[in-house]
Amino acid sequence: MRLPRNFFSRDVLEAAPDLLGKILVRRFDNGELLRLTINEVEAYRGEEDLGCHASKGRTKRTDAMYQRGGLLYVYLIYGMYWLLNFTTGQEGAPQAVLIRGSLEIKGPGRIGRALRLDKSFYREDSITSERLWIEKNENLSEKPEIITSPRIGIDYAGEHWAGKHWRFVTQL
DNA sequence: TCGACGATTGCC
DNA sequence: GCAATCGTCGAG
Repeated sequence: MRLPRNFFSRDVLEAAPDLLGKILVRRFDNGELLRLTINEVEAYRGEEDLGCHASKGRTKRTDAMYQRGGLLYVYLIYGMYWLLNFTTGQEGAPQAVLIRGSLEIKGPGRIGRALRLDKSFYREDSITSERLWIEKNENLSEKPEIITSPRIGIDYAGEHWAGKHWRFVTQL
């Protein structure tokens, strides 16, 4: 069952850890399906969060994060990797969950490569998309045990924001 | 228009 | 340890 809008309408600090164990589904042009079990995510929350791209304000790049929950926010990093995020919360409040890893594929850059992401996915609605969405994991009965840590690669955000334990990982 | 830089990865 | 590689953004 595909995750509905209201799953993503919550605050990112609620939705992000809840994505652990869920199934990321990609349908390619040839109809082939790729299913990845999410096991690592990070939360980015508001313009005040100096680790969040929205701390630079609403721009062409960050506009997707200001949309309602459930949309895709993808962006090119280091000129070669497309990173995948899902927006959360309400319209006007910039939030997103970065998909950092799955059981099958480790690393946000490798996830994007496996899913063959590009800019055409920017702002796509995962609730209605024919090519990328998230499903509930029917094989998972209990909530998985979650480990938290500081987010990766945002030391520039300063001690206050880089130190927040907004990275969520599970072993499954 | 120009230059710096990044929520990364893989090879030296 | 560091190069690859390019869209975005702020400075000029």
